[in-house]
Amino acid sequence: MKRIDFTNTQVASSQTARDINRGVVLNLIRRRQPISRADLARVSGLQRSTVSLITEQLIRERWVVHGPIGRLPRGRRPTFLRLNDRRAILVADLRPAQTTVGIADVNGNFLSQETMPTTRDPGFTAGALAAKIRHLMQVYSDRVFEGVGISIPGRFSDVSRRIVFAPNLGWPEFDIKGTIEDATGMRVEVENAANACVLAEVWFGHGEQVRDFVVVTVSEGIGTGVFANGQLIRGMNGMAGEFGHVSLDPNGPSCTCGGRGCWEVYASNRAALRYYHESIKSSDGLTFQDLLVLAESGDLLAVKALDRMVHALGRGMRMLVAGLAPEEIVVVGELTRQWRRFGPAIESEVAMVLPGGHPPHVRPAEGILARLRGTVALVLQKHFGPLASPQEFAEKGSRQIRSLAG
Amino acid sequence: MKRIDFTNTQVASSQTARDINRGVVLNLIRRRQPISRADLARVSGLQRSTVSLITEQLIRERWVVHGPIGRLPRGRRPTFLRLNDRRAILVADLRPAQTTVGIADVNGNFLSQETMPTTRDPGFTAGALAAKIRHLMQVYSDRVFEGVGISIPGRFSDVSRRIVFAPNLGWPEFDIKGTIEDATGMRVEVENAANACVLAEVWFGHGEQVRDFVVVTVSEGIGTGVFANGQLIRGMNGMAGEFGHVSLDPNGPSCTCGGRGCWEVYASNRAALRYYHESIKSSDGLTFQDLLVLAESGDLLAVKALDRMVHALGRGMRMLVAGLAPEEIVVVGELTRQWRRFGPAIESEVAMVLPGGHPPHVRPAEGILARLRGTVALVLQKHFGPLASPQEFAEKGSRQIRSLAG
DNA sequence: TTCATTTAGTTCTAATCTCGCACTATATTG
DNA sequence: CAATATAGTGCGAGATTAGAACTAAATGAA
Repeated sequence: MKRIDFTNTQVASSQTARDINRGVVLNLIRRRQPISRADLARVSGLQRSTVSLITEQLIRERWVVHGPIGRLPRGRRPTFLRLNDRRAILVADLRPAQTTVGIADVNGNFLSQETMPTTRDPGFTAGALAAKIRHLMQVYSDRVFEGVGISIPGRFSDVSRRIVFAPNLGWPEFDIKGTIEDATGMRVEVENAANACVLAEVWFGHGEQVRDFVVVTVSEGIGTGVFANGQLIRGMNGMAGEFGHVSLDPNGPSCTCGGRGCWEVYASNRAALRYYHESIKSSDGLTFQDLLVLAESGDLLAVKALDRMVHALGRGMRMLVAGLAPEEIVVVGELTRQWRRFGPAIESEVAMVLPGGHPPHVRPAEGILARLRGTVALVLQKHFGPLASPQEFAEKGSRQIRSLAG
Repeated sequence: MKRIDFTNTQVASSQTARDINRGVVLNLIRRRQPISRADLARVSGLQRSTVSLITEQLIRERWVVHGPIGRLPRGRRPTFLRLNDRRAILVADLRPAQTTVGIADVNGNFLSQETMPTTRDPGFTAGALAAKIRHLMQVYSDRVFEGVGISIPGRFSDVSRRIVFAPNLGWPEFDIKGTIEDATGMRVEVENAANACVLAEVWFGHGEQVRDFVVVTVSEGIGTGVFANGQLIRGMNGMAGEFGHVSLDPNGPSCTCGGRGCWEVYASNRAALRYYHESIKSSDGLTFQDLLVLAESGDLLAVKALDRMVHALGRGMRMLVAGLAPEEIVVVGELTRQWRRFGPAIESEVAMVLPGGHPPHVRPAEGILARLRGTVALVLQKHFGPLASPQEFAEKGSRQIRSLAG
């Protein structure tokens, strides 16, 4: 009979267990380094012998190296393991005004970091970026490069290989991935800035694993990165997360996206400046930075403008809370520098939740660091496997049923 | 040293591969039954020998039975396999006005289905429901019962074991799970109605697997069920999906949830009735059903009221499209009965998407069927494992790296 | 009728992987 | 120096899949 269509559901082979456990052990080493094999066995629940085999493989693969020898009150001393920090990742954070380029090790520590202006010409900017990357590769030629990660204030379509939506960048559709790949010979990964922040939180964040949180980036516009069920939500074409362009008022001011009254029209840095300029009835070349300083120094109109912005920020966050029920909202942006002023205001806005729901914890994060580290994670994630292990299903299967069937 | 904290990341044992492949094969049989072992091997990519072992296990477990013998132009005839439809699931759909109780086989086919009134008294209603279920268990005593699944117009907290948010039901917090479990001796699963519809689509929907879609239920209120990255998004405490209670206008009419200007205040059946009553300046005891009939028969004010409702529906859906980028929006509710009127109107509202984005496909689904089938899936899912297999990580791991490490 | 051909399904062996126990290595303490 | 404790390795058993060989059962041509 005809060849049946090859759905070829992803099945498990005899090596699947190793692939899963390798990822578990590698991520445990990343998280808890330096750590001994014995501790890895205790923490993971795997046998010591199994851990030995897996770590041997990881050392062969050059992801892990031997660290110092430990010291215990009794018994043989443990050999600590840690990640091989000779492997480096080239990273860039593309923003409307300036681009940050850097090089980091697998732990998200930066060896070097510098900035360059972002111009209106995509080709020129990409060329300059590629030159900086090539230079870094020469300076750090003793390292092994894993790839290039770039965060952008917009969306990159893997299908058309183009930046397809970046209203605050003002670029026409452009293939940044191919351009940099051709110029550097490295594999390039491109991701939205808010999504990069999500990855950074998951990979390098402290504390226990949160399965549901949202990152809200506040700058020229508003971006959101959604982490739900222990996964980064990407949506069709990777377009998920544009809550900043949800219209709060169909008759509101027009937005860079072409719509009207979008959330970011009311709650971005740009919005606060607009509020301020409206109140002083002029529009000098103030920056958001200036506005923060004015508010700090007691300018009541500046305070009022920022209050309006925060109020709008909270209103939009209530949308996220109702729809996604996150445990946590992470705020990124210049406004986090005055978190003492904004934090409680946002918290109180978000506290108004549905009966039965719990308000999320709201906390700030440092933007550039998060975005750059996120791109490190972006490049590494295919080698490290999933972090929030999606194998909750194992164990659930046959066992109970077998007893049921007798 | 101190016992290290037992994070005990989920690791893979030697049986994990079997657990995964068992789920794959079982779901392939469910989807494509009747199907031969040989075809299962072709479709899954597993070896015929492996398929034989797994199907043998599934037959032992009584999930699968032999079906008829096939017929081919040449060669030995295949033995078809199919699910054992002697296993039955008891299901209920709790709605503000009435409750539907039924019994279904593992294929989501209903053996029996009846309705009863829903009263304001949770205890009384639950008692009546339990009585109906016990009766069904007697009538179908030749079946094996897998459990009870209940869909509710609200949220059930697994922590407090209570219905914690069901504004359109008007019940105080109530433990429906424990009540029915005690009365029937069966395991009970409770899930939000919109989420149940999501499960029904994923389990029993036709067509290829969509990884991102949203179900919007439109009746007394508006509920949303979010399926993203191939998973049902549940959020903290299972509260995700209350986009119906996102405020579109902070000064709008008050909502049953305690807020103001929620999406459902503008786009639910109730909203359309309010629009109509406002336009005729009276409030007789019209139902939404009546309004549909009036519009059908050419009542311009009824048409106008429904248009306003659909417009608001579209506005809220644009929020979902911007934030989640679904491939598809599935609409459930009485309005689907006049889909020829509403469908194109909704489509055109939703068509206004961000540059770079694609408007989702919008289609109707039958509500009661979807909710009841969703609870069937709810009860079965722990035995059948994940449907959209989250093992994309396998293969990605060691192989390339090994070559890289030399 | 007989036999080549084809397809379905089973059996058997090799390879992979985890588990659990035994064993080795190495430290402290009395 | 012996007892004890802890880290790490070695090895056989059991589970599982892959792949080849084999059996079963059908068709159709010689």
